[in-house]
Amino acid sequence: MNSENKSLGIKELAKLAEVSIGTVDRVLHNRDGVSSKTKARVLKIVEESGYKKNIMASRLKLASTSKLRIAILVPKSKNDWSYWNLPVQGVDSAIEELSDFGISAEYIYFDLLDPATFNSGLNSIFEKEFDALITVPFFEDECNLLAKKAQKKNIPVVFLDTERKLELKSNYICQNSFNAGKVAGRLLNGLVGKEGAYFVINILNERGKQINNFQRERGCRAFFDEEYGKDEINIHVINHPMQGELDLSFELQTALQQKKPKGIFVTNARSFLIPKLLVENNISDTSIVGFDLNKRNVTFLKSGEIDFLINQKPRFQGYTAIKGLYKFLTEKEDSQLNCDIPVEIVVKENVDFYDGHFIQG
Amino acid sequence: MNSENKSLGIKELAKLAEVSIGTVDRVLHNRDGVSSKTKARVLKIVEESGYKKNIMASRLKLASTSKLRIAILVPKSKNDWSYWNLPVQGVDSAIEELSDFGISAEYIYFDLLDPATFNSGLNSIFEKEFDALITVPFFEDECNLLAKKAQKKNIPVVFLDTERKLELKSNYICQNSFNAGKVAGRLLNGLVGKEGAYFVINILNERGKQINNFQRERGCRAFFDEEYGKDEINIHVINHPMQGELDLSFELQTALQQKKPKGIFVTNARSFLIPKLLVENNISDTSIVGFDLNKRNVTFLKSGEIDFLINQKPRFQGYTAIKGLYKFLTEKEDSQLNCDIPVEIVVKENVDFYDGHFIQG
DNA sequence: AGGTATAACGTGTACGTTAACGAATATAGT
DNA sequence: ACTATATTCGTTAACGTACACGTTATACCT
Repeated sequence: MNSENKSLGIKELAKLAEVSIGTVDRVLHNRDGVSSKTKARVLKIVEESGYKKNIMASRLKLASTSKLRIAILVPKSKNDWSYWNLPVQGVDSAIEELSDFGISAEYIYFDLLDPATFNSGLNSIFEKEFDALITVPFFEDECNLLAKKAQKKNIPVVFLDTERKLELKSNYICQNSFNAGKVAGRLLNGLVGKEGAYFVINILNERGKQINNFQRERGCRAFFDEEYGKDEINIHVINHPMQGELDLSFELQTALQQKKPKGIFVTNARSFLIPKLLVENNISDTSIVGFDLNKRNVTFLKSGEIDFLINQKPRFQGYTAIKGLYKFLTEKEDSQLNCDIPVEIVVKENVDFYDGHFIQG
Repeated sequence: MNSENKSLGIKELAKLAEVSIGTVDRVLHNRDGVSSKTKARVLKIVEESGYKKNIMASRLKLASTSKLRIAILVPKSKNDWSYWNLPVQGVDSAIEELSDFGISAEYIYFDLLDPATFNSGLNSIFEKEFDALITVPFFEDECNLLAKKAQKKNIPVVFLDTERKLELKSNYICQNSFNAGKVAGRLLNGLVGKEGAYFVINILNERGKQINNFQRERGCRAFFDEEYGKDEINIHVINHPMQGELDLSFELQTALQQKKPKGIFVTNARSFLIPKLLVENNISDTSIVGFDLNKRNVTFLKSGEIDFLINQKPRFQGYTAIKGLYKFLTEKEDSQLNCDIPVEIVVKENVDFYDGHFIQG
């Protein structure tokens, strides 16, 4: 490696290798039409000089002829403040930043309840010959197929939101849910202490997403096991299916009544349902930890009825995915296609900083 | 505003205005040599078309002739793991990312204890005609002078780490210390509850930086005032000057002995000094909140002797400053020169995510 | 009128990379 | 030996912007 920052270009390389820039170009893009001897010679020079292509010049040329097209396959948003708008916002602003560089995004939506819509979305994407794909791994079989097809066609895929083990190694930009659960455990334990009933409430409304719920539950349990010894702390788990808006099972009601929870960990974004429940059941002094900075959660955080929220930084996920794909597509550098989103702890006093600044939010 | 993304360029503008690209160029850079009539006409077209210069092409051309040079004036680091290496690391990686775009950084160091070294650094910077300056506002008078001089020379300045009110409006990329103090208050209160002695320990070792300490103290007090009513909670404040490594004042020792603190907020990075103190004085069940992810702090966080650390994201500050300045210098867009760094809450279970990923750290 | 100064505008080249085009050389087939 | 066809390589024109330089037109002076 030569450490000079003279940033020599293809022209100097050509002079050094005593060939024309055309030949150097062919070697760099390993197109054919160059003899093995000269190819070796050029490659040696390239190595020794530590050549790095000038991205500006490259993209300037390429943007005119072939734009990079990225497909985004995400769940249909029901309304403007739906969670799935957030990664899309992040994608949008990354695209905006990179607009000069000849990159564009196209959205395709599917129905969370219907794998068939996911599949048909996929098909149209593969037909249209996109350069990359961003999506969420909610349907296992479909995603395994997707991964294979993408590998064959050699287009990179980035999964957001959830890390689901697939047959092929894939790229994930999401939070480690197990760790998030451990963090939640610590936060609750700090507020509640050793004594007092702990609840984990899995509100199960969307098939496929449950993977996160259970990982978080496991993480929370792991925290208490590590802190106090295995099964030393009893955690009452409630799996509460939910189709409509607010349909409280008998089980949940009676559990609340009998066990008087001191600490509740809601493993998804619907922790805002709990405060009302507690009031109705005459339970007080209960700490709540939940996920996501949706409107209702933030309202309760600010009123003190929810103690901590954990942010998955959905906008940042979308933003990072685009930036990573851009880097990969232009520089073959895949280091940014995988990323552990930090478990961001949000309280009343710092929540405001997370609403405005999407890059960090 | 035209919302088409055809991204028309100077050439199309020229055609629309029925002039040559040279004239359009002159108008865009408002150089003279163009009549007021045609200038107006061109400007109208520019407005209507929503023209945005192609940054790639622009920088490609400019990088050859004139590189953007940014000066970084920061405190001398005593060793490799000094705090001041962190913003520098962030600067470095932003520079690395932008290296193709013709931007370079040059470091100048000063002695935190000696304003004269800050001044001489400044002078050499102004002599060398840099395009921008990143520094820290530790010396008030000197920074007021700096701001005026920079304004006269029309070079942008970004202050990191600390928001100090100067005579001229300036750019800051730093955490809101008052808010950070409020967050610390909430965290401690969650662990300790209403009863129990609260301590705020200001370990004052570096002149100029004390501004952050006191803002954090004020924030912490504000939290308790808001939560329980004004002065309802008594907070014992200890201002502890410190020159050498570990020099415990009589005051601190006796205060600890007499009041048996349940919650300690250390308003700077030296919270790692406290656990040993507590052991020596036979005090247990005390919660500690401190700042910064330095080695010793993190060690105690992992061992459970420190409960929470607040991250100022120093690397991110440096990174953001360069990116913001680049955007400003190339696009006259100053929105990213001011930035509130979120108050990031770190516990044992999520600390590992903050060490590796500098962009977020 | 002839000359010169200056304002107003157009032209050309470069930045580094890409890729089409064509020229040169080599190989094969008759 | 003479085409025909590959193989290997050099040349050149873009991409959009920046700016030096050249060109024209107008005004002003003697």
